[in-house]
Order: sequence, then structure tokens, then C-alpha cells
Amino acid sequence: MTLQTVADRVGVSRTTVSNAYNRPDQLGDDLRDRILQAAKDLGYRGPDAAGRMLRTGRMGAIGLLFTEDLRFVFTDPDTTQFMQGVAETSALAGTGLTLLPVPFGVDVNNTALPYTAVDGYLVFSVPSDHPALETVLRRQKPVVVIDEPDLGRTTSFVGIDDRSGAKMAAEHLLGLGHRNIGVLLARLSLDKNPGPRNRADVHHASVRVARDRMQGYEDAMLDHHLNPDQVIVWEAGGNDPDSGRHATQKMLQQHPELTGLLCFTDQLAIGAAQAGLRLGRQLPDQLSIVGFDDIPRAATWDPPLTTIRQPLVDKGRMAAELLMQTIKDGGTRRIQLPIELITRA
Amino acid sequence: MTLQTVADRVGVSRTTVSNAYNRPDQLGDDLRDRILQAAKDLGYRGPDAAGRMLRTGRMGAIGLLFTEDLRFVFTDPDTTQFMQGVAETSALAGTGLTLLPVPFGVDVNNTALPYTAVDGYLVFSVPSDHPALETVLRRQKPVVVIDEPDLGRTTSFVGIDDRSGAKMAAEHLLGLGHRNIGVLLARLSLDKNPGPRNRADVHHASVRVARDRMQGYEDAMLDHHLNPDQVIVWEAGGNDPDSGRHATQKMLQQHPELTGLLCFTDQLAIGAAQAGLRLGRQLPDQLSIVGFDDIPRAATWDPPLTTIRQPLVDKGRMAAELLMQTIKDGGTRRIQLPIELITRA
DNA sequence: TCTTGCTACTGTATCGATCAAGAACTTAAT
DNA sequence: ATTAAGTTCTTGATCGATACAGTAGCAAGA
Repeated sequence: MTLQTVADRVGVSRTTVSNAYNRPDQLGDDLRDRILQAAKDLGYRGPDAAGRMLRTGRMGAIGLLFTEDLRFVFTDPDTTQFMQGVAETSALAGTGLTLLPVPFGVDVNNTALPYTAVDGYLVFSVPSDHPALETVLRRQKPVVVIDEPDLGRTTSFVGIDDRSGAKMAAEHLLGLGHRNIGVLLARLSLDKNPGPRNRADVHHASVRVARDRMQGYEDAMLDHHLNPDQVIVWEAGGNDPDSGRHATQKMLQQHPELTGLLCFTDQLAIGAAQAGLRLGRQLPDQLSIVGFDDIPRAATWDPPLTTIRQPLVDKGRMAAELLMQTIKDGGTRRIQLPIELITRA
Repeated sequence: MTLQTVADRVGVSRTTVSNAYNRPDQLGDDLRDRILQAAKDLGYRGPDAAGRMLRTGRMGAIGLLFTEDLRFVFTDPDTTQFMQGVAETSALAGTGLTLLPVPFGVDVNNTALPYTAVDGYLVFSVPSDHPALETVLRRQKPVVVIDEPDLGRTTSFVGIDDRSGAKMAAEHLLGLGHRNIGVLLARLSLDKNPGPRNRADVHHASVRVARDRMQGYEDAMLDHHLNPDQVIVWEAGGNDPDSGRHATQKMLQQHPELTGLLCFTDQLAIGAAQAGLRLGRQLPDQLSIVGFDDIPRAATWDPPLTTIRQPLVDKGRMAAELLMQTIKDGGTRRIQLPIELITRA
């Protein structure tokens, strides 16, 4: 049951039937109606996707690669907002969106990644040493990287100025008079390994965002003539409130002198706030916290969370638009989205 | 640059190169290494997805159709939990997952739905009169419907016993002594149109879940010798706390005698609780609310929300497993997942 | 010497569509 | 009547891979 079957039934050629579906202006209206009616009568499913793809070379879909834990991807507000932006833009363009998760510990060749038909890839916040990157790059299709990793001019990139954002966050705490400051970050590598870190660990991490933000925090401290070595750095092991809470609890127990916390994400900040409350700290009087991202919950949290806003939905929109434009016209671009300090409590 | 290019370079046949990638046991190890090395040297991207699909007839991906507003899909806890289950299962099986949103007001033919290469479809909670259904069914691929619509034995189905669940919820309120009861539902049709409804509207809705749950509520009332016509029914216009809050505010203003609310979802219930508090009601003393779903927030909400739990992540897992099994072995099945009354405050 | 069974590889046919070029026919302008 | 332009439809080639059937070579056993 192919185009030919329908063509034979109507007494026209394959191409004409194809045109009836894809280029209605190429044939008369009555013939087109007759063809579509015959197709319906025969139970023809419509032009086969694989055949079309092979011939046209266009797959009609983009792939979204991520390596985060699947349990978090769909619950994490950062990711879901980003995905919403991507989905909106691709849906509007009539392009499919294929999710390509590569869970931690799973061999890339056992995932759909190497076998899926897409016109290009969105690489969402993947550590620079992740094996999935090689698989994607080998396909030699357009790629837009979001946040991580920075592959230079060879691929398009959408991100923010993490260093400046972090600096703004730290400036805020320092401006409030805080001098004993802790930094809470999600993860430096793929394996979850919560605990204290020293500055060098962060500066040598494979995660650019972590390096840049750490640098930004230190920029602010140097501006205030403080020694960045004084800062306490803790890895939470995951980007969720629970991980943040556990890590902060330990951090504050070992370093009760801390009065200010710089958190890499709002999710961590919310966990940190919970930990502070459990340890009997008054917020924000006895413990000040600054987050990052400005997820919806940041505004409704009690006390409302001061944070660095980045436009997460727009990030998804821009990334998808950029990819689809690259697929059409080629060329690479780098886009830096605006960030903003949102001062709350 | 195809298999042939590599084959010529090494001096073997196309098929052998194909086997080097897909059936390593079909050729010697040293030859395989030589082939893969040559492929690397030539910059061969690996077997082309479209070519493989055309030949094998397998697409290596499943499609997830949904018609909800994209702004909600990725923020709605019900949907994201379901998607998490689907993503987990498909990732584990090495199958791709293609999102197929058909936003309200967009012509199905302008979406990726008719053009995407998938081996089967998950139809997630789509109203029975939605045009996308016809498009999916025409492809004559395996289909698993989740919740909605019930297409009978022709397709597989994953859902819960909505009628019993609703009855359990109503029994709970009635058992507490409530006699003036309101029902808050999300949406009866695709267009958002908040406001009061009468029973007949619900019983004739194109949304089976709404019909069944209404029936369940009424079952419980009849058991208690109450007239179901007394119940106040309100449509929120969307499944989010804000819609629930607005609707409940109006409902309680017009019907201040109501002391018990049966909500179709926890999202609505949370909004209803907010509305109750704003109107000065003490919860649960002056207003008792029962939700549906048991989303994570239900447990942490203040006061904790009594609700009917349905296993949303499992729903996704089961649906994906069922679909992949159907793709492999054919046949259709109906699965009903267990539900449970979670009594909180 | 012959058969059998195994491994390792090859050659041909085929999957279903679209593209490019062109043919047949109609209409309009000169 | 002739030419040009436009419309409508056809033909042949092609996209890149895998399935299937088959062959060559070799070792073991009768």
C-alpha cells in the first residue's frame, strides 16, 4: 500500500499522488479530491515518513539531549521551563521534538541517541567530558549548546553571563555586610558525591557554569578586599531542595559562623532555607540566602527568595529558534541572555 | 559518504560494513576494527537513520500525543510525573521519545504529528472529539490511550477506575457529615470557559474522566440518600491552582452554604484551599476539600490535602511498556491501575 | 574421498518516497 | 496562424540502508 497503489487506482502517476498531499497547487482541485478520496477508500495511511526522509534528507524533528537524572528532569523547574520554551517554539514551527535522555551509567550506544533521525541537536547542559557529546558531534548536524559545554565557535551557543550573575549575587550579600559566606553548588561531575570542596576543585571542574560562577563570587570578594580562600564551598550532589537541605545542614554544623549563603540554584536555596530554619536560624536575619534562576517558587517562598533571574523559558525558545535557523541557513551564533538581580527577602 | 564509501575503502561489501555496526558477531574482530577505523578516517557519520528506517520498517521511537496547553504540560505535576515514567521506560529500552503537542487552535496538519516517524503512539488524555485522534488512527500503528478517550477494544488502554475513585472521595466527605457539597472540575471541552455547570452538562461531556467521576460522586450521594441535583458543579477552565482559586471564589460567593468541595485534581484543590482561606474560612473546620491524584505537593500543603492517590509515574511506565510490547508482539490490553484514599487534613 | 557443519563474507533486490526534467495540453497574445 | 507562456501530469533516477539467499573456505568426522 504505497503512493503507487493509490496512483494505479486513480489512473495517475506516483508523483501526482505525492503532489496531492504535499503540493496542492501542482494539480487540479477535482483530481486532488479524487486522489484523496481513493486514498481514503483504500485505507492508505498517507506518505511514509521513512521514504520521505530518505529522499528529502529532512527529518522534520530536532533532538533534545540531556544527561541529568530522569527523576529530576521532569520535576526540576529549571529544566521544565526550558523544555516548555523549546516545545512551544518547535510546535509553532511544526517541527517534532525528540527527547534524548542519556541516563547516568547507561552506555550511549544503548540509548536512542545514535539511531534517532533528527535534523539537529539541542545539547542541554551536558558536562564537557560526557561521551554523548562525541556521538552527537559525529553526526555532523547543526548543534546548539545550552549553557554547557562551551565548544567555541564551532557550534551555536545559548547561555548567560554566569560570572557576572554570580558576582551580582555575591555583591548583594557583601553589601548587606556579610563576611562569612558559604557557597552551595549542585554537582561538579556526573557522580553524586556530596561534601565540602575547595576552590581548586571548582576551578578545575568539567562544568563551565560552576567555574564561571565561582569566579564571579570571587570577583566580588576581591572587590571587597576579602580573601576568596575564606569561602566555604559545599557540593550538594544534586539539584533539588532535599540535596540542598542535607548539604546545608552539614555545612552549617561544621561552620556555624556562616551568615550568608550563595546558592547555585533556587532549588538548592530553598533546601538551604529549610535547613537554616531547622537549625533554628531566623531568616533572613541570622542567615541570608541568595539563589539563582528565579523559578516561580522563589517568589512565593517564605521568606521570598532573593535571586538572580535568568529567562528560562526564553532560553528554550531562543535555543530552538536558533537551531531551526541553523538547520535552514547554516552558520553559528552565540546568544547571551540578560540576567537580573531580583531583591526579595 | 555511505556504507559503500567505507566498503570500497576497506575492500569489502556494503553488507559487511553494515554488519560491523549492527551485528558484530557476523564478522571477524580484526576486520571489524579495520572497518570502524576506516569509517573514522573517512569521517563517516555512521549508518543513516532514514535509510535504515525505510529498509527495516522500524523507527526506533514512540510518539507522545497531547493536546493540553504547552504552558501547563511542563508545569503540571500530573503530566510531568507521567512523562517521567514514560521517559524512564523508553530510555531504558533504548527507544526514542518524540513529543507531539497539538496546541489548541493549531491545525493538526501544521504540527509534526502527521509527518513524524514513530512505531506507535501514546495518546495522553485527549478529548474524544479531538481531530488529532483521526490523524493518529489513520497511521494504523499501535496505540495506547491513557485515560482518554476510551476507544474500546481496538486500542490498548491504561487508566484507573475513575468512578470508584470519585466515589471514595465523596464517601469521605459525606462520612464527615458534609451535606452541602460542591464539585470543581478542570475542563469539559477544549475551550476555556469557566463557570457553573449542571449535572447534564457533565454527563454529556466529551471527556470520559469527567463523566465517570461525576457518576462516582453521585453514586456516593445516592448511597447516602441524597439528591445529586443538590450538588453545585463548577468548571475552572484549566487545571492549575489559579483557575481553581478563581472558580472557587465565585462558587463560594454564590453558594456560601457549601462546606465540602470535591476537586477533580489536587491542583484545583490547592487553588480551592487558597480561595477558602481568602474568604476567611478555616480549613478544614469550615471548609473540607478532597483532591485527586496525590501530587507531591498534596502532602506538604498546609493543611495536608486528603486525596485519591493514583500512581502517575507508574502510569507512564505501564503505558510505555505496554506500547513497546504491542509494537513487538501485537495485541491490545487494558490496564487499570490501583487507586487509594489518602486521608490527611 | 566425501559429507557435514560452521564461519565469514558477498550480491541482488527492495523498502517508499521526492526530485528534475520534460511532455502534453490549454490559453493568451500577437 | 503562430508563438509564447502557463498548467497539469509523467518518467526515470535516486536517496542509503538491510534482508535474504547464497558462496567460498576450512575443519572434523565417516
